[in-house]
Amino acid sequence: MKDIVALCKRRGFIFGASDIYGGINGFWDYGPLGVELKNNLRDLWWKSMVLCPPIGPDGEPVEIVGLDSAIIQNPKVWVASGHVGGFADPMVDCKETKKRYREDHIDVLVPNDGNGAWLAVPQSDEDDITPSRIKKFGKGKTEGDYTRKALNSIPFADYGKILGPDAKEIGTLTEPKAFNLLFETKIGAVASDDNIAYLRGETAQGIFINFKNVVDSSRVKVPFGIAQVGKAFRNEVNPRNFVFRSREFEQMEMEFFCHPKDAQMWFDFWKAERQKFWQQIGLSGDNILMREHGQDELVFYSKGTFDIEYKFPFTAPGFGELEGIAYRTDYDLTQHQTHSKQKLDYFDPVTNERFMPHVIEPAAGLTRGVLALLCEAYTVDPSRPSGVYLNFHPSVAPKKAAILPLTAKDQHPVLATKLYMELRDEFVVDLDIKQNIGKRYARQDEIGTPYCFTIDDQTVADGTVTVRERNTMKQERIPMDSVASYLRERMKRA
RNA sequence: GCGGGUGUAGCUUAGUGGUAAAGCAUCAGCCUUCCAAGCUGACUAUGAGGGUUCGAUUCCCUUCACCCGCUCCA
Repeated sequence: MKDIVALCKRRGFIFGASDIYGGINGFWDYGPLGVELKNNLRDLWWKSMVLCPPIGPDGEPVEIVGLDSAIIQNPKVWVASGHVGGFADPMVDCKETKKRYREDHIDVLVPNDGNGAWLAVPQSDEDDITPSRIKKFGKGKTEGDYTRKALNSIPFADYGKILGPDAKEIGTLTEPKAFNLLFETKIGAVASDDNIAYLRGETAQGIFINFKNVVDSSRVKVPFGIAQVGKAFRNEVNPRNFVFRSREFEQMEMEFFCHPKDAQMWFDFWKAERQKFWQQIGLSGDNILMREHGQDELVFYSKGTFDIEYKFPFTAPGFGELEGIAYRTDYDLTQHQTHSKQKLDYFDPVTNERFMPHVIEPAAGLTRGVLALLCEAYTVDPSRPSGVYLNFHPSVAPKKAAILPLTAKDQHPVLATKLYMELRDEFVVDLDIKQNIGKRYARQDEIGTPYCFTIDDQTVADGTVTVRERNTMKQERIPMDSVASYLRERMKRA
């Protein structure tokens, strides 16, 4: 992973933000090649969702429209969505063991006779810690001698009697601290608590609050989707693992609105479609999998969630989330209807039926996708001069090809420039004239350029160029005037 | 947020209480008919702030960033 981070910096994919000021934790800048890679992924997603959506189960193209909502909305949006309040889980620390617990995950066993330690134990005690704690610290008591209470129902004044879940001494738990993961800001030049607003924690809410606008203005009919790509912000307690968990990141989300009776069908449809998407741009084989959330993992309103996960170097042999596909029921629209007091249900003019649409949400991390593409592409190969190359699928590669005159004299640069001028309108291509050919191949390998076209004396004689393929380093000659169609054919998704 | 570790050039590493060294990369030039070759030259560093000291990259403190573990991840 260290090597990938170093390559990203050296070749201009991703830099630590505010580098020259010593950096800032949890933020990253995308360099010249990184922004191309990120834009390519974004554009492919947008095309697969909005411009050319898949064919649905009924054989008709699915209907999806785009949206670009504001990052800052009325703060009530985040109250309705549950991010303000529910998003702020109070935590308690143990001063002795340095462990941290969610307050609402801890129960306390209060002795009925008032004597001895109050035992704090995990609420869902899968490892059967409770009996052993009672045996060790209960001085002969049994579980029946205690009354189980939730930690958050106990006043802080009584914390001195509590023995932490992993502690040996009583009174080591700190007062619960709230963690609000939403970024706060103030609207207007004069700061006061009356004008607090939030940077969005997800792009999805911008879609839900515009559901009615879109229905009323764009002739869409349920089932249909609204898609959005954009920045989101979360005050992560601990940003880690390069861009995987950062405080400012980018999402690609689509909310698909359908009749409740069809929801399961669409859920299955999108699960399959989304997996296909990642496979087509180069994430394949054993590095990607689909994982269903367990009941304990599900948010209370979801009737099912699947994660598409990637085996990142820092999660291996485990996997890390790349995209979540969630059946969110009618929770979000209902919440916004309640809080905004606006009717958000849908009237179907064909069936004369009025209902609240259910939502299937494929929500992908764009910046996580970029990281997965980089990790997938990073290939060590001691047999080549660069020692490493990026095995990008041509459709996501920041540079599609390099035009290289074999030498910097005679007709080589002239013909190379001519070819470059022909291609640059359609493809992102590099023209590199300086230095020996091996160095230039090595450089293109490191940034993942799939093809190099080399002009030599034979080009002058018969108009053919050498194509050098990145992964195999094999070469073949093709006519110079067929280079554009050669590239065009290979840009298609697998 | 807690505990442990790390911080010298773009990268990899030397080194010292007294002028900070090298390889690779990058750039310029020469040379070169296919994989970082060769020759010449150029650029670039002690993360930041403070303290001790005649003098600190070296010792001390603070801070920032990164790495590992814990915690967290709607």
